[in-house]
Amino acid sequence: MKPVVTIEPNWQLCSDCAVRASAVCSSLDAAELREFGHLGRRVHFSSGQTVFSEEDITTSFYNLLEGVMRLYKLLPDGRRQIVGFALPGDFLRMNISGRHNFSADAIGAVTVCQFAKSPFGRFIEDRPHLLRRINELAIRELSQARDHMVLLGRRSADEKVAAFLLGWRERLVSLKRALDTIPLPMNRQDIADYLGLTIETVSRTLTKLERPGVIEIIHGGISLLDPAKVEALAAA
Amino acid sequence: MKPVVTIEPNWQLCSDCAVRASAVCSSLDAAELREFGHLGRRVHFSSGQTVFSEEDITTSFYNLLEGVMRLYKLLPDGRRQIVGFALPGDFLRMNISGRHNFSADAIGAVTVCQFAKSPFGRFIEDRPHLLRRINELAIRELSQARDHMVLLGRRSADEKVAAFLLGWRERLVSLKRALDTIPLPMNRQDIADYLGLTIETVSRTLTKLERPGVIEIIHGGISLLDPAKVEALAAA
DNA sequence: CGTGGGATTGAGGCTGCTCAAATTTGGTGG
DNA sequence: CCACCAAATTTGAGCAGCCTCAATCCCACG
Repeated sequence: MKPVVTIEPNWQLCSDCAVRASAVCSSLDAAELREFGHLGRRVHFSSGQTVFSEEDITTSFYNLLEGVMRLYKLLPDGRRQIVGFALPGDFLRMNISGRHNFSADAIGAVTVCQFAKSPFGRFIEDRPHLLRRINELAIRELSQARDHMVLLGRRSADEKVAAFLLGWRERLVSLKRALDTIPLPMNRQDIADYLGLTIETVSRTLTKLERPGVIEIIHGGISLLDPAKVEALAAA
Repeated sequence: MKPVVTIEPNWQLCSDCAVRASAVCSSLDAAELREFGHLGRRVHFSSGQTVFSEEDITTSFYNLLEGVMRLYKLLPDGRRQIVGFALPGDFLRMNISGRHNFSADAIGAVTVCQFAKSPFGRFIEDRPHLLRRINELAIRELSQARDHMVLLGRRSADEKVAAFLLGWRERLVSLKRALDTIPLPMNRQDIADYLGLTIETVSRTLTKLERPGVIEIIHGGISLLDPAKVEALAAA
């Protein structure tokens, strides 16, 4: 059930870490980075595994290195809202009470850099530049969260899907990848739970976009044949 | 249009500030507090005034001292999503690009403690305890934001209204006030835009709760006659 | 080549929206 | 104190968008 592979402490790996530039650690100098590296260990998860759960008292911070995760909350009756998708470089922290307030699953294979709570807390405690960096990331997340509230509360199904495609492409692009087609590692149900829709509505909406040739649905992704049209549909 | 009254720097007022214990400044000692007080000035806004706008490049941080504000985003066609209500002690910051990513209006009379960006930034720069405090507040906001996403994306109108009443009461209670009835300073449209509903649906839902005596609608507020029933409806 | 899970398509229904009117509330001035 | 007006709220009727339930399709995989 949990074939988790833990690799040795990765202090020697930090310097050429794939997310070095974008992650929390971007604010560290070489010496600090070495010390910091001792605190984290790389852990792998395979597709569908749960990295942590909402209700757990967790003892770790996570830095996503490779792969995609869905971050979600469940209602008692099973309804699910995906509050975000995590990409490499994203930092997942717990709140004051020592819990994440959401759960996280791997979508496809995932590698994280895991930090134990106490040593991590001690390390950042007196490093204002790191604290500022963490702050910066939190602010950005807050901003995204508020944008998503607008989407969930005030946009139609068509607008939601169009905005999702554009936003997801945007994130992948800023992750340096040149894209001809947009990969969609998450399944339709994930997209539906992210947009506050049902799987059928998502499917229908995509089909509706494909019919006039605005997008093309490919296995594992889509491509924007008419990006301008999609942007118009997203209605800013 | 902007009869804003600015009071002199309030360093002598900080020590007995109403939000001293809950706001950012709770992490400061006496000496720091005096210095900090020099940076802020108290500003008053009257009902309905806009404190800052989404698109403005703003130059200030705000600490809400008295009153209630609605924080919202607008779509180009005028649809509005209220992303939160600010209460005394809440801290409103801009993001890296120097903008708030939402607008803020006063609901009733409001007093804020306003800080200019640069001196504020310099003050917190090397104060890890303050940075940690700010972080803490950001994390809490993020947590609330995610809860609200669940509400917006996955709850029915009845559940939304019930959850709103409980959540609002909770916040007021934790602000020390004993409550017989729950004051609702915001109007129905505000509630609707907060919950992702129309004003008619909010009104109908409240009526539906009042008819069997679950709540009572009073001038400027409501009272929970049967809190257990409301909690059941919220389906937490 | 068969199997099964994900995705798509279809038909019909319900929740919440739209448009419109009635009612209540709050403010203002006589 | 009361009449009157504007604004907010409530109520009603009808409709539409999205959901529900169900069947079918499409691949990937054994």
